[in-house]
Amino acid sequence: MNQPALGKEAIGIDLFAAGVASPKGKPRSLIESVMHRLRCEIVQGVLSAGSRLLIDDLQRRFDVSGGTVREALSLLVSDGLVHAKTQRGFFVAPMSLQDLEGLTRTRIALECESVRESVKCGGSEWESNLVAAYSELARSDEHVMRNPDDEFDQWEIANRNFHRSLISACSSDWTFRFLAVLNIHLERYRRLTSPHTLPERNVHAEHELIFQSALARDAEQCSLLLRQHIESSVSVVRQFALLR
Amino acid sequence: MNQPALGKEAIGIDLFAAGVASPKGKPRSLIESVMHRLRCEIVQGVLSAGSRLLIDDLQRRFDVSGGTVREALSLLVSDGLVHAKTQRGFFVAPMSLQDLEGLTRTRIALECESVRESVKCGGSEWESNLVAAYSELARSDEHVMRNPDDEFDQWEIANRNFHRSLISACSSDWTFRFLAVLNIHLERYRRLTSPHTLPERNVHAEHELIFQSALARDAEQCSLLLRQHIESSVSVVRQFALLR
DNA sequence: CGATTAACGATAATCGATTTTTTGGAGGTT
DNA sequence: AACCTCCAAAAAATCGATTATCGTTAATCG
Repeated sequence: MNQPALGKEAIGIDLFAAGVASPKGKPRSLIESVMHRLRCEIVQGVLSAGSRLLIDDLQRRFDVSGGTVREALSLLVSDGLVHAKTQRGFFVAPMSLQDLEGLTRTRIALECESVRESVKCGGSEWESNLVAAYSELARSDEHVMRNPDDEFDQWEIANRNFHRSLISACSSDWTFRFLAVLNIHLERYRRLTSPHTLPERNVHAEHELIFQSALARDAEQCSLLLRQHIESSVSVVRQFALLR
Repeated sequence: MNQPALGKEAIGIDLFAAGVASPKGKPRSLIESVMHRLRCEIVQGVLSAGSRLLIDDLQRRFDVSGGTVREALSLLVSDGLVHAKTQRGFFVAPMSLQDLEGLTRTRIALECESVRESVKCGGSEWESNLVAAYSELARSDEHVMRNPDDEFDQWEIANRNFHRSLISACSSDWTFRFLAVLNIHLERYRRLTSPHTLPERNVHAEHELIFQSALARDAEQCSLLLRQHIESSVSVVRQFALLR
C-alpha cells in the first residue's frame, strides 16, 4: 500500500539543521523560503521574543501574499518558535528564565538517556562519526575564540553535530526530533547571551571529557558529564539574569 | 515590554487534550474546527496511516476553501500527525513497529525522569490531584472492561490524566508538550490494536502499583514500574505484529 | 460620574480564481 | 526491454479581495 517512508524532503521541523545555518538546498517554494527566513530572524533575535507577527507587515516585507505568510507561520508553530492564537494572530515565542530551565531539564532527560544507550551499543561507524564530529568541533572551538562574531554560525553547526553524533548510535527519530526543537530554542538563548559571555567557560574542556568518556565506553560517566555540561550553560545565563 | 505569557487559548498543539476527546470549548475558527476534525480522523484511523491528504477532497468534505484546509494541515504538522512535502502535498503520518518503539523509548526517557522528580518534590496538592486522577482511572478501568467500545474515549482521558498527574509536580512545559505529542501518537496505536487485545493484560494492577509507590515516595521504584508499564504495552502490539 | 453600549479602525480569517509544479502516460528511439 | 521526451490532467502553491472578529474609543444613559 501507501507507505511514503517520510523522505528527507519533508518540511516542517527539519532534523538536519534547525537553527540559523541550514545545509538544506534552495527552498522549493515560497512558503518554505519565508518559513526559513522567519526562523532565522526569530532565532537571531531580529524579531524579538513575545512580539507580534503582523501578517500585513510580513507580507510587505517578504513580498508575498497574506496566505503564504500565514502558512509559513503555521508551519513554524511546529517547532514552537511561533505561537498562534485564534483570531488574534501569531506571536514570537516568548523567552524567560523559566522557559530556559524547562528547555534544559527536558534536554537533559532526553540526551542523557540517549547517550547512555549509544555509548553502550555504538558500533564502529558511530565511533568514527563521533571522532570526526569532535575534531571538527575542536577546530571550531579555537576559531570562535579568535573571532566570535564571524565563526559563531559555524560553531553552532559543529556543536550540534557533535551532540548529535554522541547519541546517534541508537536514538529514535522522535528523540532526534525533540532534541532538534530544543536545540533551536537553546540556540536562541545562546545568541542572546553570547555577547556577554565572551571569555566562555571552558566549554572545550567539557567537550573533550565527554568525548573521552564516550570512547572509553563509560556510559554512566559520559551521561553525568553531559548533564553537567548542559546544566552549566544555563547557569551562565542565570548569572547575567538577562531575562526578566 | 511585550510578554503575552502564552495563554491557554494558544492553538496548535494543545497540552490539555490532544487525542480524540477534547475538552476544549467550541472551535473559534474554521481552521481550528477542521484541524480538530482531521486530528480525530487520523487518530481513529479513519484516515489511514501514510495515505495522501488531498486538498480538494478535504475541501469538499468539510465544505471550506482550500486555503483553510492547507492551514489546518500545516498546524497539524506541529504534532507530527501530518507530514508536509514541498510541492507534493500532505500525508498522514505513517505507522510502523519501528516508529512505535521510538515513541515508546522517548516516552520512557521523558516520563520516567519526570516522575522521579515529581515523586521527590511533589507537595500535598500534587498528592491530592494524583489520588483523584487515580480513582477516576480505576472507575474507567472497570467500565472499559464491560463495554470496551463505548467507554474507550473516556478511558483514554482518564489514563492521560493519571499519567499527567503523576508528573505534574515539577515538570516543565516542554516535557508536557512532548509527552502530549507522544501520547496522541500512542493513542493512535492503541486504537489500532485495542480490538485485538480485549482481555487486556492487567493494566489496572500496573496502575495501582505505580500509584502506591508514588504515594509511598519511592521515586526509583515508581520510575521502574512506570518504565515496565510503558514497555509492556508495546510488547502487546509486537505480538500481534499488526504492523508491517 | 461611573458604567454600559455603539461605532470605528485594525487585523485576522476565509474564499475563489490564477499560476506553477508534479505526475503518469503515449509515443518514439537506442 | 530500457530509456528518453513531450503532453495533458491533477494537484499544490499563490494571490488579491471579501468578510468576520477583536479591542478601543466615543457616545449614551442612569
